[in-house]
Amino acid sequence: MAHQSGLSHRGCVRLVPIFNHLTDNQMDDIMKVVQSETFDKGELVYKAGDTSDVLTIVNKGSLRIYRLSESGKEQLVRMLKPGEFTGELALFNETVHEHYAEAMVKTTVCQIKRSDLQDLLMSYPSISLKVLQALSSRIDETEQQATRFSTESTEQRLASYLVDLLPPGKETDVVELPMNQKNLASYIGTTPETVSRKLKELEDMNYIKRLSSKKIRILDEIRLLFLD
Amino acid sequence: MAHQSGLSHRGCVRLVPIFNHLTDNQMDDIMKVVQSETFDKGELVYKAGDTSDVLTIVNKGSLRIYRLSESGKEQLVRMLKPGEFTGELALFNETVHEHYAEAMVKTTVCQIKRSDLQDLLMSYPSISLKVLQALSSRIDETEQQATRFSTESTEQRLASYLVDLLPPGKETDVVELPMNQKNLASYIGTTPETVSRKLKELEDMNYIKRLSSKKIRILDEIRLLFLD
DNA sequence: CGAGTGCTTGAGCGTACTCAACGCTTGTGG
DNA sequence: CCACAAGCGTTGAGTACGCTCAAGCACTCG
Repeated sequence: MAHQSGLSHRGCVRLVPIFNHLTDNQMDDIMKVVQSETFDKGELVYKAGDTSDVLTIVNKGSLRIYRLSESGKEQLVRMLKPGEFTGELALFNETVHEHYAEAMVKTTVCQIKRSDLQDLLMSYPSISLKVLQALSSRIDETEQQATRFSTESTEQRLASYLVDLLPPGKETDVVELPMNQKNLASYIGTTPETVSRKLKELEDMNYIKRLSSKKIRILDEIRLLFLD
Repeated sequence: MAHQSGLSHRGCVRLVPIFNHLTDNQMDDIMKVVQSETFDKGELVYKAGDTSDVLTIVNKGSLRIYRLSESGKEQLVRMLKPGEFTGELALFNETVHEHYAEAMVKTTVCQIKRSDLQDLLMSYPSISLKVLQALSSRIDETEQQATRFSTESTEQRLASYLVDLLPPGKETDVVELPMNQKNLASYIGTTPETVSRKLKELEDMNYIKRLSSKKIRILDEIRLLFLD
């Protein structure tokens, strides 16, 4: 089972965008209410129906967040890397959430309880602004995702996903898939078979070049965004 | 064009969930920075690429928020009724947004400028908490929408949508479609033809009964949620 | 009354899913 | 060291869901 520790992971909290602007004194306040915990691969940090009321920040490792639809099929919502957080729905919504969070590898997280976080937000309004920014970015991404589901072909969604993996600076045209094809299929709303077939098609059309199972070179970013 | 007015629409702001807990004195501060504006049917309150940096609250009428995908197809994101707001992406995100907001009928809105709102949030942290709550609910809804797109059939999405229209209290089993079938199709990610056909199928199976073009009686809520 | 809009119904077709088998890699135990 | 199982990715065949295009019908409004 998950191993709990009272250690203060100052470094962990420091690298979270919503806290990185604070002074040392303010950080001290926060570290008082942070709990660190470690989960083994495959363990669930929380699951649908939990009354979990903590904000969970990934320190080391990665979490896989997914939902189940009414009919029981799962969809990967996102993968969390160090510095990213989850649990805001349980924090601000009284309703039962439908999220599952599973450790992909051995993962260490920092957690802050609902009541403690609300105290922090009331004391330091600037944190709220940071959280608001993070949440509105998430809305934007999620809406874009929904729009792609509803208006784009599977092939186009896969192509757009690959382009999104390119870093903004464009120092390279090689992307690395952060998950296997089963999870990728779940994320873009298709099946592993179709992912395999479409990757092959994109390669046949010389839009991409597969370097290894996870590494892909983007050959024609523009045409990937506007497949015909 | 839009008609601008300096009138204080206290009632408008009062009914917004994020402000309804404030004292009269606090409300006075807010009313100082609120601008009222009216748009005729079909006018755009803002469009993709705008540097608009205002929070827009619907006072009277309704707004249709939609996005365009990379390939140019539009998807209805949501309809705004009085008391609901939009523009948070432009407020907290520096990036260009891809939203369009169109008045469905003659519509009056209240607007607050980015800088003014940020001052308010810093002065009254409790408002931030309300906004955080509203945004996290929106994330939940949008994620659910995305999950349905990626895992459910068109028929199931339509059925789930109808059930969602039922009020929580369940005092009635008659729902009223808040939009025409063209917009409904755009919202659930299909075509008007398919909406028409699927509604007919659901009626043939005795899951629903169409009372008029917009009014529908839900006959079997459970089976609508779990179509086979 | 005609024009415009929204909804319905039909026919044909293509995309992507399901089911199934096979190859490849990796890790485990005999 | 090899055998085998397990997981992942690939490929094939068949099918069906939902889209496109097109025409017809109902209702509203000027």
